[in-house]
Amino acid sequence: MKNNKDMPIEEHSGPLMADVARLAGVAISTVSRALANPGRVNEKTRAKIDAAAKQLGYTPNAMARGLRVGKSSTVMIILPGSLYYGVSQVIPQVLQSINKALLQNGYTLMIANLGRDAESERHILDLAFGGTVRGVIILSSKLPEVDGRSLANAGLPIVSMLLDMSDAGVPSVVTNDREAVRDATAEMIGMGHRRFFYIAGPRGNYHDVERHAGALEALRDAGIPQDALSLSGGDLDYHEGFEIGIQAAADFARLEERPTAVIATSDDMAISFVSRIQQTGLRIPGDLSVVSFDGAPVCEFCFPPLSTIEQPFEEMGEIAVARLLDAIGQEGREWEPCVVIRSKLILRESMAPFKS
Amino acid sequence: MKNNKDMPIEEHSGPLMADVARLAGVAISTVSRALANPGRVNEKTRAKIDAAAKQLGYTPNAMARGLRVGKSSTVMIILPGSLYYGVSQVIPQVLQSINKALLQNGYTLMIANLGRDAESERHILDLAFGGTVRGVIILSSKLPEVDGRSLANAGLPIVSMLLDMSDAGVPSVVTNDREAVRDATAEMIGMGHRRFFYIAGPRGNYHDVERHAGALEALRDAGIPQDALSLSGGDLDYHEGFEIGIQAAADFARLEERPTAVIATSDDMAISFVSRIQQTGLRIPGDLSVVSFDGAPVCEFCFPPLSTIEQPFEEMGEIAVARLLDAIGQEGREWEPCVVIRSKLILRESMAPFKS
DNA sequence: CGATTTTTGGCAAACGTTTGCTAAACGAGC
DNA sequence: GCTCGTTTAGCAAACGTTTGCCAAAAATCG
Repeated sequence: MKNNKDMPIEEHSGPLMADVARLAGVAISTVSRALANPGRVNEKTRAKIDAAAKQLGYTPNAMARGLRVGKSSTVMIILPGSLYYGVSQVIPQVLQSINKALLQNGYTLMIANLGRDAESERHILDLAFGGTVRGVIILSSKLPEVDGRSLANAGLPIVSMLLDMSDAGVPSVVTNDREAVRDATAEMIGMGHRRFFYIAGPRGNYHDVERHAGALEALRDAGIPQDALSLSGGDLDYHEGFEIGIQAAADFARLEERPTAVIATSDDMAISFVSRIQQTGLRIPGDLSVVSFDGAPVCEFCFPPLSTIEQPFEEMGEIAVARLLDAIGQEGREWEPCVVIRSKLILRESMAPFKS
Repeated sequence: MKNNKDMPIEEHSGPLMADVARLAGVAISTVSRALANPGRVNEKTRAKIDAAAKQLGYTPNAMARGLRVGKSSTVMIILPGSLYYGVSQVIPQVLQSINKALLQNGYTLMIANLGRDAESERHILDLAFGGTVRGVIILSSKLPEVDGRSLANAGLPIVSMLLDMSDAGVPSVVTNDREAVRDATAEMIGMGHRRFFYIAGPRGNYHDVERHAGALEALRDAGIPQDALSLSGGDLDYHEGFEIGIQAAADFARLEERPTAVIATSDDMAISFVSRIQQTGLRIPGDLSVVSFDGAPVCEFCFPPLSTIEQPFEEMGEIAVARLLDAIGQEGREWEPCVVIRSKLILRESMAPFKS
């Protein structure tokens, strides 16, 4: 005795729409309409159907639906290689706000991690071209692209977050990295500081380029020569921020003319830098003022409390989602290519007026 | 002139398996077999088919496949309400290791956030019962359950991480919260400390229960009365760790007989506690030793460097995935109900011998 | 009560795969 | 040339929905 021709597996498959129809005593098409289109069916039968569905614990099969309508309702977020930062909760905060906004609109969030390997790129492209996802939020500067297929041609709406990719035609939601650092530097200048030390992220990285430019702009605006800004770092990635700060402290010690103000491109760098610098006997803010980027809450509890530029992760996430859903819904709403949400300098004791 | 009866939408839908078959000059069923079953088709035609697929940029439609075979290849991770912790990178580290392990096995990670609202529960159950996901990793103490449907009955393999839910029949992967705190406390006792201050997480929370019990065990083992352990906290959630630490510092100041050793249930609490305590003039570790839980890297750069119990997030994630995939694959491999991976105490300056 | 509108039922096709089956094509060995 | 074994073609059903269509039923109204 053998199974019927086509026998999938004897899995627990749950009640079907047909079962609901039978129980409610209506046609299967009516059930479908009742569950999807609110209006197309009489209120009374709709209630009957709802009751039947609830009684059976019916849940529509997402794949069957997705296949038929040709759309999924999951959004993919592409995270850069390393999710790990020392102290600032970039990823959790971003995920939290994005997920919340998506949930409210009936979407689900899928995670993809874009490493340097072709395998992870292929995986992402399979998701994009295979109809699994409906839209993409990307936190990486590189669009996945491998043998012919490119995320750009998947026919999916894409929104870039944290990095401005509007030049590449990708709508973006970012913060004002450059201005924020420029203003913070100007603040330092206003406090009398004239020699600066810049602790850099990976060379060529968008954030580092912008923030460095911001610092230089502030000097220029104040008529201070550009070489008043010493540089450290550039070789390590942000997730190695603590190490960058340590190296920066060593670099700093070797300088002849000591700067009096430090601008770090992440809180991690500032924290380890401060720790090492204090061990050499220098005092903050007495000898050296420090400001950094990201706005990690822990900065408040450092010794001394650290000034930092707080990124509006929550708001950026919400706007990125709104923008993506607009694009999915084909709403004609007009967006500027790159939406900028301002960061906010939080002044704490680590920044103080220069005393000669 | 009107569309054909059933006209979905004119979307960019990409090449189909039929297109590949045509280009390769073979039957569609052969293409399907060539792409799935490695062996069932002649090597030469397989190469021809691969070439055709590559040339067209063909990607199989995941939903059609999933519908037909009745299985998806995405795994859902259920995160507790708040993903945000002050300083320890719990979520990113867990996500990173889980995602990596899943990717290597061809699975994709989907995120679900379990809030207190019924809506988020419903959403999760829809994913589980709707065939979208193939397995679940849960970091929350509560299994989603709403009007009749419960995640426990979805017929899906579930693995709990961080919390031991093996009593509820959910296979678990955890660290040894209790022992780790017991050992750290014993270490304090060995250093001569006799009065302790425990900064607690939310009352009744698994981690808090375990860790508190661990501290008490150490006292008992050393013959120290249980009331040598003063308590603070219990009202706020872990994501408000900084606030807990602040309140604890205030509580501490009110004690008559000052403890000399502090055990905090998260690094956040320890950091803000230390910050506030130092403002009152007390010195660490001179007057007070401190140890906390989680192993945030930033602890190394605090003043003084903080002792902390480092959780093996990476390893827990890998094992949780291995275990889940075993369950999915129906592998008969035997697991103990609850796998325990040991945490590691990292001794730093914040812990020092008691000096009267 | 008859005419008109609203709501359902029933049917069937479609979404893009997978898979079992039979028969045909092909190559090799006798 | 014949047989045998391997490989492929071709067909068709199935996965569980959605949706257009038309006719039937029910409700509404004058």
